[in-house]
Amino acid sequence: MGGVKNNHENGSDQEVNFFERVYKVAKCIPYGRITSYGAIAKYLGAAKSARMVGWAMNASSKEEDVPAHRVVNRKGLLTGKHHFDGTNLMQQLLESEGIEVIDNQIQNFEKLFWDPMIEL
DNA sequence: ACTTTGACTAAGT
DNA sequence: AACTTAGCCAAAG
Repeated sequence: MGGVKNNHENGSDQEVNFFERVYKVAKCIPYGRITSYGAIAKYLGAAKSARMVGWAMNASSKEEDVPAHRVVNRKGLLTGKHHFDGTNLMQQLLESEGIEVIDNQIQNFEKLFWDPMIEL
């Protein structure tokens, strides 16, 4: 029985997939903090699937509690800002949380970095 | 069912 | 130091 079903896309069931896990971790990101795709992927046991995390973020557009703006690449660069409604919406949100962003680059990235493997 | 892509990352040139 | 290639894996076309 198992809640896990590997049937061909059920579609009807809730999003019990990679995505939901990513959302869950992303929601755990504290205010004024940020993390990287690889860190989340690694926490999920799929360190090599960092891209999937980003892909999941793309789907998170329909999710309201997923602060995708707090997720950046390992360099602290706002690579996904183009996926937001506004051109610099992502940066605006981060600055709104007290994060300093210059030229799409988060300042004190290491200092503000939030590692789910350590924090969780 | 196959091909292409993509909000990554690490390694190579 | 900057650009290119390669590895990765799941979803969309």
